[in-house]
Amino acid sequence: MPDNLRPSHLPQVNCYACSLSRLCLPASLTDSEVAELDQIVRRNRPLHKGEYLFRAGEPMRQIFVLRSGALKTYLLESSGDHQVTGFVLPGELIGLDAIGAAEFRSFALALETAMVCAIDLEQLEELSGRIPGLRHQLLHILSQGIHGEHEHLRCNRERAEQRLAQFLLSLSARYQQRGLREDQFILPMTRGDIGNYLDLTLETISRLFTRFVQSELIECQGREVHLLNRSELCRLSGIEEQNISPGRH
Amino acid sequence: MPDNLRPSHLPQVNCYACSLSRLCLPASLTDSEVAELDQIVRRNRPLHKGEYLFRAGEPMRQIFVLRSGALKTYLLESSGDHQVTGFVLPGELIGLDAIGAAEFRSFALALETAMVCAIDLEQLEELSGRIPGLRHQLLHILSQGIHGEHEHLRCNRERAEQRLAQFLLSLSARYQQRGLREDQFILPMTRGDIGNYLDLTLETISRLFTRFVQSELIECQGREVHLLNRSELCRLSGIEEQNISPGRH
DNA sequence: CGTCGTCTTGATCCTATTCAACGTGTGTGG
DNA sequence: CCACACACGTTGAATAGGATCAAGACGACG
Repeated sequence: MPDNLRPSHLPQVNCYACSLSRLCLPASLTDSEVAELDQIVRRNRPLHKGEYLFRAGEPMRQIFVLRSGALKTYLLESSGDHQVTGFVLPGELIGLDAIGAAEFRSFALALETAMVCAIDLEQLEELSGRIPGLRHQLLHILSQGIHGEHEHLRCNRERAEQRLAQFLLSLSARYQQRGLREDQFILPMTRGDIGNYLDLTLETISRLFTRFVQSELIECQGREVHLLNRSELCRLSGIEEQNISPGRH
Repeated sequence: MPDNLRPSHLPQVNCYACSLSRLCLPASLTDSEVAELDQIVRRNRPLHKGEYLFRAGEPMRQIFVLRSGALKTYLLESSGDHQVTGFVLPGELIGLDAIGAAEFRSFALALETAMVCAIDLEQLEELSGRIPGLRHQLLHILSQGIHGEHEHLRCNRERAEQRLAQFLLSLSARYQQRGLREDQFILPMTRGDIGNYLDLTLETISRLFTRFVQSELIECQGREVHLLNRSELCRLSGIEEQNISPGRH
């Protein structure tokens, strides 16, 4: 993207100043290493709701990190229907499933206005050769990615009620990790998205929300959710009390 | 493991001579680089059916590659039941979901006698700093791992019939990749394992096998399977004809 | 104000599960 | 060598959980 498409009024933050760095690639780097990493990070114009960060089939030369907003990632089946593979929150890497492939394998779509950092993969590989901490963090994040998919797989084997409970608790944990309220948040995705992600229909999700409200587990109007009874929600989710992992939901 | 537990009659093959190297870490390395890698690879005694390569919770210092035989990997739920996350065939890495974690997160159990290579993770990280091709291959394999889990997730959303068809075709492709017959093989896992992996009950798997035999899609006695009508199996699987990816089943 | 995407709610249906009983095959010990 | 146990597999009948089909309400936005 030419510079003239990069509005100058946007804060040109750097990795050092970024509050998300502990979740991201710089996690364990020294200041001078962060500065080196910062050199290969590009900060693009904001992505608006409904815009694609990338589409399956496009050549893959960069990986991305979400700085603000929210995305969903999904696969497109030959049959034509979507499979939502995840929702991306700030600090999370995007496009990890395409490293080493020539093309993106999935779609990444903005659910709300989103700021994204882009990192040239070739440069990142080179730099990670010189910075052991970066190399380690990259491997760690990829490994976490696999683990997260295992969690997703596990979740989708549970009963519908447990799936949604786990989903809400996991989202809550992720918001908390980012310094946001864990008992009250606004879902960036539709019921349909949640259903697709949890392998349930949107009708089922809707009915579950209704039931959760009736049981006074949550309060909710539209996309705004308040968690009222976290411990009961934990019990319902089937996970041993506390320590719901933020996962990769 | 002390040397006296390593039977001297075992062929001490090396990475250079290994027929699986194209699937494994040495894929794109020069001869001298392979030699360097070979220095940090340990070849342990064979693992017998029912033995664990590792268990969740054990300290994680090495990753493993299967040289022969077959393993299953699974998670243990707090509820006590298993979740089979995959079946490992020769040339595939094991323990990728635990990189950067202190402990293994899953269990790896031999389904039949298995030979395994072990690679110290710290040394591998160090070496991958010096060898760009190794670094790239490691990232690629991890990324493929994520992609494979996406495939698994996708598969488990299909109808029971389609899941099993995809499973069989995927296994077939993986055997072929390894120079084995793709139309005829012996399943290393039980009906229960398949069912668990595909999120179906063993009864359902059994019924499906019966149906597939009656439709003359396959021939099968116990664990021995012949694929009789591959194109119809493809059609049933819902995947556009041909090009069933070996996946990570 | 009307439209479109989103969400809710109800009635019915279907697929895979559950429960149960019975085969089969293999390895072990008497 | 046979009897037994045990893991694995098959088959049937009843059940349930979520999908599907259908209709209508809500809310944001042009």
